[in-house]
Amino acid sequence: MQLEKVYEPRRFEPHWAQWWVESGIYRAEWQPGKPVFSLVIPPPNVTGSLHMGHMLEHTEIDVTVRWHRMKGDVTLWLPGTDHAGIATEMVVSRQLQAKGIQYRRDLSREEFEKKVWEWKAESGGTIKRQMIQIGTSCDWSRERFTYDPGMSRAVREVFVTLYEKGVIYRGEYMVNWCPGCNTAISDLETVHEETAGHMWHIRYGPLVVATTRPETMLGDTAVAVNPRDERYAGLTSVTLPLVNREIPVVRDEIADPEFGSGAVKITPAHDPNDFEAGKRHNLPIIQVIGQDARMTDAAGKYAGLDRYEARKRIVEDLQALGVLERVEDYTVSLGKCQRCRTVVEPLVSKQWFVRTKPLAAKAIAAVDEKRIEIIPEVWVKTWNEWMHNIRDWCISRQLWWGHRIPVWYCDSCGYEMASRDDVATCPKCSGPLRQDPDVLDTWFSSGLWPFSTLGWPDQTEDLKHFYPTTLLITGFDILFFWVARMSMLGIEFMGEVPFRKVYIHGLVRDAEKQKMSKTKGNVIDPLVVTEEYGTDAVRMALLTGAAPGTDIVFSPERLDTSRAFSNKIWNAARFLFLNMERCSVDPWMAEDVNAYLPAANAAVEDRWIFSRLNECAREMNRAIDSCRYHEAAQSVWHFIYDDFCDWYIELKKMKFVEGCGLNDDWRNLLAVFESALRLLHPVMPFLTEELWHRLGGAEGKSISLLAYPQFDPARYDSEAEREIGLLQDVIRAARNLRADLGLDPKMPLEGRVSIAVDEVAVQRLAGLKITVGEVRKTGVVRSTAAFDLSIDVPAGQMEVQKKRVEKEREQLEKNIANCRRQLSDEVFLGKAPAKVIDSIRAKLAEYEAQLAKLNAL
RNA sequence: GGGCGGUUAGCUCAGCCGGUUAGAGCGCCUGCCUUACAAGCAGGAGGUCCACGGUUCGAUCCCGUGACCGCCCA
Repeated sequence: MQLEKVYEPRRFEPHWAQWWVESGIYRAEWQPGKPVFSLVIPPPNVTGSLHMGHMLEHTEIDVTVRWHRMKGDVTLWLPGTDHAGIATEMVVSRQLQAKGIQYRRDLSREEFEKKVWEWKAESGGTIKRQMIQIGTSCDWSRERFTYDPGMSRAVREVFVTLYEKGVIYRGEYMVNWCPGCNTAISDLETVHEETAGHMWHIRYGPLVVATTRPETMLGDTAVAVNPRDERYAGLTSVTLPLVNREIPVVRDEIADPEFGSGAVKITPAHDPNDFEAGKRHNLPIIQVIGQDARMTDAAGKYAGLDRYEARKRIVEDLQALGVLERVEDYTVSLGKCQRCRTVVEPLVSKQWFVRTKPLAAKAIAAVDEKRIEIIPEVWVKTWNEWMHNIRDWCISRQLWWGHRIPVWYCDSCGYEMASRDDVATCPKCSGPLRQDPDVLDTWFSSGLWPFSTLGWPDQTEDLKHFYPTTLLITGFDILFFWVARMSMLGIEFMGEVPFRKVYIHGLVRDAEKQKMSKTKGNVIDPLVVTEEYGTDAVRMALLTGAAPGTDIVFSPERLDTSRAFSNKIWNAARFLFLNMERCSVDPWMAEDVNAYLPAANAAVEDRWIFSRLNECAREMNRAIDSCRYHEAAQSVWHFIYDDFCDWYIELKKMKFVEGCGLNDDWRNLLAVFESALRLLHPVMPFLTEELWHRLGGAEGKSISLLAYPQFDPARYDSEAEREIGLLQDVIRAARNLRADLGLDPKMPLEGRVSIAVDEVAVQRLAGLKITVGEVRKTGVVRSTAAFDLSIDVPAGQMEVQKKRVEKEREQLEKNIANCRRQLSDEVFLGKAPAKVIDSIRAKLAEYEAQLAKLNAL
């Protein structure tokens, strides 16, 4: 029954991690009449391994999930991963490239897909191992992958249904084209970066236009001026330099008369605004830059040049022509591909889109009406801002890894059909059909995650019991990518929101508050830190900083502190076990520890610690329920460290009687310790499971399946709280006096106290032999409203006492003056609530009593 | 350009509905190896709650303006 001297989590964490999975105890089994808590994991991308952000997310989820399970809810945490189309395709293509393989040139689509599946097995395995190591209590029997057959069925069902409803359409529109990834990407996948560039002013005959992208002039099909701009009245056309093409001058609001010359060039093929203007004026579209970011044949003598090379040449040629009026430095906002950072080229291209406005309206309403609650609430504004301005969602990607678009074309008769099943021959002409080569945006499938994972489109039991999910915990970076899409698609297909609550967590930053990123080299690997400090300590370190709405600064100091806390608990347990041996106490557990209470005549510290335990239970339940994880961490920390270790055990120490056997004192102690472990379990699952078993928890059982301590107002023991509170104050006052006087800690002291206190406790914890009675004015005296304490000290120490008393007097006088000022203020008395006035009166009386005592010395 | 958030102890942050002497952890200072724990124990110092104005009997908290920092969108 001995515990090793040093807390070494490596000795037991792997064991429990493995057992939790193998025992299958976290499989959700629905039972009628029981409350349900269900949550789906934000599926990590199979692009590698988990980082600290995942660990924070998983820790917050796990705390909540373990708490719900212990509360007795039917609890489902559904795990899984995301095929992450473009991201994974990039990872694998880079690996192939390193071996000299250009996948689109050297491999068939099938061969490439096989390679990606191999990679998926590896990355998915790593992710699962990591999750197991950090103690996530999910239901592995329900693990899913966004590209597994069930998901693919759901994807087809959704696509075809929306296609049939006309919500999904195909058309030639301007999209963000990434020449690096060779695919169209959505607006959300492009990031804008301020970059130093130039503004070139070019003369087009009688007017001057300005542009940051002179190479696009080859595709100009008009110049626009503002309809109200009188400078250009009557001008109907100009000649495009270099190309010598006659282009019209159109009147359009796109031209701002205040900006530059008031005239703008219109290139419908290469700018989203120009594209719209082009449609308004029926302008032709001349594409001069291709998907490979090289100039097309339409660019004449510049054909084949890279777009930047072409820019250089065109500027030179314009200069030679004498039509380059001037060049100025200009900051341009460049759209870049989120994945590969290549500058995106706006191109007109035939793609698939989802009409989002009607879907978004329902999602907006769901949040408005609090059918989806977003926490912290500040994110609601951001949500509304984006949702109200939502644009159609480009869902086709020119990739190989992902759900292939379920649309077939007949080249013989031109028939097009969307189908849930693969089709080979045209139903119209029996000619051969060809499937659309493109795949769907990865978010299209993850957007179905809360219901597709539960078996939809089949009406499964799981779907019935676990949808809508109770809570979603995720990061703000995917609020639109994912949360918004899930909301829209969930409402559309299930007729019900996908989750009742969304908690948005912060970002994990390094000790210098920097974002963790691979390029900065400041990433912390969860596996490495959990190995070093123990998973429990890392979890605790993350949670203590996890205040809603703030980022988490993750520093080594924080880890040290958390590990010290783990060690503290470990040693408290070790101490109990040592004394159990000394006292011949066998392991014992209360039948129903949550109902256990010390007897009415039990030692006051027993009644007190159960009262504190009850308060801590109140805090824990409230904090976890409201996603205030930092408060939960702090509250259980304080209970265990301060109340339990520093006071309760210290008070109990002196009462262990050798060979006493299991008596009520021991029962109280063991019961409160077990309850403390239960309170802590969601936060530090490994340590608590280990200690619970050492305490006598049966093999094959788990603390994680036991009932969580609940708050009961009747358990507040005001008498015990008052009594121990006084004892603590007396002990602190004595320690304080001793330190003030600079006395040797071992020097025996005698003193008097005006109220009845536990003399043994004062002796043991303050080294003071105390007698109840009148204080001795010859000693040093400390007075509070509740008691007076005097300590006999050798002569010559009174100077310190005088100084201290003076300081105290000053403070009291200040407080008294302050109270009096308020109480003599008529307006204050007239307007402040009685409660506040009463409390000030009470305070004043207290201060005055204390001052009187001080003055009587 | 539009929007959002932040500014509280040396550091990282709490502080709910406006009302005690504004809190915690780390760090710092002093003293202790007190038979669980030096990854520990006891005690202590440290604050113009960014600035200015307003509302209020009363403002760290609400409102306005400004400064600085960060983020999102175009």
